[in-house]
Amino acid sequence: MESSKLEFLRGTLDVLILKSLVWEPLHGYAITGLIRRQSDEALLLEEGTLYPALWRLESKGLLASEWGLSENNRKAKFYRLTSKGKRQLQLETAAWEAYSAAVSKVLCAACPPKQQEAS
Amino acid sequence: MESSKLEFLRGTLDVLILKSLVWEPLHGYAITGLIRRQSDEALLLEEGTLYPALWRLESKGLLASEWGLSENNRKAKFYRLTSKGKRQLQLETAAWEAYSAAVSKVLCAACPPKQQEAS
DNA sequence: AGATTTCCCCTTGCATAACAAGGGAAAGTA
DNA sequence: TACTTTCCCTTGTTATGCAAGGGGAAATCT
Repeated sequence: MESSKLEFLRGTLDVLILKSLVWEPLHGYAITGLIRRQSDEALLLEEGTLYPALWRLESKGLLASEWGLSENNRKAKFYRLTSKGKRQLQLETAAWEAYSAAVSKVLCAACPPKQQEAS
Repeated sequence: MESSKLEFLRGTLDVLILKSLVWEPLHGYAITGLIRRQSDEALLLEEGTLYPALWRLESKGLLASEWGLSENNRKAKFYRLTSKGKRQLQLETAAWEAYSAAVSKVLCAACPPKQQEAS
């Protein structure tokens, strides 16, 4: 289980988790698997990262949890999006897109600065 | 000077700074202005964020600095990319693109999970 | 039966780093 | 004189991702 050393995760973890729950409630273990698969093995969440984040999101009222049984008949805690969480998902998705576009503008900037002030 | 409340900055600050120096040496104040302009006012670096980052990058050997005079004849510390910094810029740019693509895959995923294992 | 793996939950402590909020100084401008 | 702009920096706070642990129950393998 080699780690990917992606330090970018900060700031995007929450929106990834919220998105993973947009279809149906999932337990923590399933969330990591879904995100891993949907990202083509690029995003590998550590459990020490995931569970505190779930707790955090629940304490903010964005998630709600309930104990149940997994597909394998194991005891598991299922998380679902609250309506507040759905709203937050939309906000954060938009924020990510804006931020990502802004970074791309800077990283793809080709010409020298030539700071010309239109007056 | 309303702040933009973009919490995503974590992890991308370094590559943004490195990129801003790819054309010519700049002093700190000019770096914030360049990034702000190139991102269409989306990325507003706080000075308390910038200067520690510059120090950090210099201590890693990615930047080198030299005192000089700004366009306005003020004393200013100019930073330039070292060759190690140029290499790091390429690595981090590629890492950003990979990470950004991975996040987009997850956030844009449209279909329910339907985890079908090809065996 | 015993051993191993997989599935699932969680906690503690650490390090990093972005930010708020300060302080300072020199040059221009009104 | 007072104010703004340009430039530099530091300290303290807070958030959070991660490494590194621990635990337990069910399935599978030998």
